[in-house]
Order: sequence, then structure tokens, then C-alpha cells
Amino acid sequence: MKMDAINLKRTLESGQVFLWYERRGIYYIICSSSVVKIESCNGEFVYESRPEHVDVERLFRMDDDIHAINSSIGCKDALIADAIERFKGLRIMRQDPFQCLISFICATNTNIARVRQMLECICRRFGGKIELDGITFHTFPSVRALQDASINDLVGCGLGYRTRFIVQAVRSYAEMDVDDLVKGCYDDARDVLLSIDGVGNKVADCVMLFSLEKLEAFPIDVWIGRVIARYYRHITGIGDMVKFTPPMYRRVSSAMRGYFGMYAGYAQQYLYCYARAYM
DNA sequence: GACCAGGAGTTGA
DNA sequence: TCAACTCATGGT
Repeated sequence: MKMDAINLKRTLESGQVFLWYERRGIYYIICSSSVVKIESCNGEFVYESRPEHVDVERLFRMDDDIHAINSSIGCKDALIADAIERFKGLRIMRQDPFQCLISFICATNTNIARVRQMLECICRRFGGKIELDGITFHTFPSVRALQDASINDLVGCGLGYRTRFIVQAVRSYAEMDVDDLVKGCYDDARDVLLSIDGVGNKVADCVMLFSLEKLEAFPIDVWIGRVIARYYRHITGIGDMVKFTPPMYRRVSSAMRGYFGMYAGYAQQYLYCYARAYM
């Protein structure tokens, strides 16, 4: 498959997905109950997955017209145009909603390395085991498998105060109709997500952008907050780096959605990489 | 030992 | 409705 428009390393390292591994240039990604293996051969990507088939083109949102998207956000200002150029090949992935939700609840108030530790522990304890290329992978548990987990079962995964949130969120998710959220509008999906214990504005935006087809979602973490304070004061009115209160988050995120339009989420991802590299 | 990390729930004005 | 406080934990 031709995936030359995609920079795999850049995409996987951009903080949107946590459970992936690189061994001698080969990438292994945990997608729900499967492992996807991808390697580059003569400019093309060769991939396989097991135990179940994973649609890799779907996973990497190959159905998005990235040139049209880059044009539509890149014409807004010089900074985003520069970020697109510097981080060419960065893509937004289409994750499994359950794995994405649990991942970003774990990602609150911590760093990416530790999120990975927490999720790996959850996979080891509750997920499946797959051998591939002599490596043992633990896949992400099903909703059912985590539904049976108690707080005591989860203690030891280093989740801290997030433990009870995970337990509650799994229960909520089991009763949700995810298709409704995918088909519905941004505001409706956000309201449902915000009703889940442990999910606030930022986590809701990440889940919507990375797994619920809401490409206009504009998550604001500390890095995006720095970008906004320095470069988008004229859009948001925020001039100093501040801790975003929920109402302020809503206003600023909404302003950025209005500014970048229906692909604001892609703009956010480019700016996130820009901030981590240069700020 | 303070500070930071892809924050959110609770509390009290 | 909104800001201040608290919530574990590991790395620097």
C-alpha cells in the first residue's frame, strides 16, 4: 500500500496514541484486541495484523484528503503553514473509541511515558496475549473484560486517583451507543462524554478527535495553551499562559474551532508537535 | 524537594 | 457560574 504521504514515526510520536512499539524500524501498534505490524519497504508500507484483520487505511484515515485539509487550515496564518511544512506526514489516527477513552482518562495530569506504563499494565492484567516476531504483546482488554475489574483489581497499575474514574467510565461506556456519538454533532457527543466520571472538556475533545470523527475538535493541553498564549492572542484574547478554567476552555476552544474551521483538529495536532519541538 | 506532566471533581462564595 | 483546592505518581 502506498502510504508515502504518511510519516509513521511522527504520527505515532504525536501524543495521540500510546500503545505502540518500534523494533529495528518495524512498528507494532496495539489496536483493541489486535496487533498491527507495519514496516517500510521500498517506499511503501507493508503491514499485517493479528489475530484479527485491521483495516490499516482506515486506521490512518487515508480516506481524508490531506492536501485539501492542509490547504484549508494552512491558509489561515504563517505559523500553521510553517508547522504543516515542518511536520509533513503527520496524520490523525482513527482509534477505537473505548481504548481512546480509557487512554485519555489515564492521560490526565501526567506525562506520556507514564500513560504508556498505566495502559501496558492494564493490557497485561486484562488483555489478550499475542506472539509476533518472537515478541509478546498484550492487547487492549474488551469492554467486558474491564467491566469485571474492580478497584482492587486495578490497584497496582499505578493509576492513582484515576482508578475509580476508570471503573466508572467502563460502566458508562458499556451503556453508551457509540454509533450515535459518531453520527451526531460535536455538541451532542461532548455532552454525553462530559457525563462520564473522569471526563472533562480536554479528554472529551481528545476522544472526539481521535475516535469519534469530530475533526473540528480542538483539545487544549498545556502545550497548546502555550501556543495560544503566544501566537493566537488576537483570536482568543488569552495573552498569558494560564490554567484554563472550564468556562475559559470552552470559549478558547470554540474560538479556535471557529478560526480553523471543520479541520481544526488537524491544526491542533500540527501545533502540538510544533510546541513540543520548539517551545 | 519543588516542579511538571496531553486535568477533573468537589467545594464554597 | 466561577476560582481555589485536592487528587497519586514518577521523572527531572
